[in-house]
Amino acid sequence: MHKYRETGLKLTPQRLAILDYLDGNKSHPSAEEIFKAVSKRFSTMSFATVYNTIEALKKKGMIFELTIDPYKKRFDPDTTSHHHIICIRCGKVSDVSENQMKLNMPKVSIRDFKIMSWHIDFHGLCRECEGKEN
Amino acid sequence: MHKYRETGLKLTPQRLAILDYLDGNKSHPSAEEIFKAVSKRFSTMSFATVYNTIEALKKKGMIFELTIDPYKKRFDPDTTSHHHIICIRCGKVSDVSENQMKLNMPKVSIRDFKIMSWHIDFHGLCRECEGKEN
DNA sequence: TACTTAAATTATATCAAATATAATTTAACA
DNA sequence: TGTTAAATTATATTTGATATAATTTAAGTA
Repeated sequence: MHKYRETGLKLTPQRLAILDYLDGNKSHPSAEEIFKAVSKRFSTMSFATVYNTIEALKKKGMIFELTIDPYKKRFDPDTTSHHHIICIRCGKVSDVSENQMKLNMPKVSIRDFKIMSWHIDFHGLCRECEGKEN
Repeated sequence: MHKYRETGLKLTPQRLAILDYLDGNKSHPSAEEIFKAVSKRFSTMSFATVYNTIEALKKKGMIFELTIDPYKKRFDPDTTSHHHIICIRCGKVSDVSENQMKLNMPKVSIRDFKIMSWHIDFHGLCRECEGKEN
């Protein structure tokens, strides 16, 4: 949490609550999920505060915005290199670490593009959904 | 285009215009871009028709919905296996074919997930944007 | 060729996610 | 303790996407 101190951002109780919620969080929450969680502590909590804080953290490189979900943005406080798998039935997003994959950094050379990062989306069925009918 | 005939969908002039716009299209257009293009021919064209047709084509597996752009959905009529690179400055999306990459199908085994497909998003700078200042 | 009908189109309304505005409050620092 | 830039808040607005219901039409059938 004290890495937040070094960012130059103001340490408001609301932001600390958001940081606390995000710290170690593996659920890839949307803005609404963050809002709901933090609203429990701050009844006056505003959506704008969530978006402001997300924006500030994004600029500082402390969270990543995920585009894996077509319905809404999701956020990931784990900024180490990893990938994601989303269940095509329930939408749950889980992490895929690079050492779970027998895969080298793809040696890609693409005309006219300077590659800076890459991310794999896996799609499939989680155990719960695979068990279910239909 | 005649593969469309086999889908059982009604061949309306509006749909044919959308199909014609999408055929061979490598620009990964959004619904709005499709709407704008087709509106030139059909002044009464409705957004709902674009979304209806997109939905019908998605169900038939004739286009893919891309989640690479955080602002909106984009659509890709190229349903062969390939990946994408998006310019972090201008947002342009280009194709990355698998034989441009020295990469095997990742041998991934993920606890509790049955993997059905995967897609790589590359992020970087296109030539035009790399040249520019800032 | 005309008739019938399910499907598609359209204008419009609505929804949901995200962002903008402006007044008020507050953390951080002198 | 006072000052101020930054953050919070309620609210309004924007944007992308979807839903509704009346109208039109493609496509099969008589």
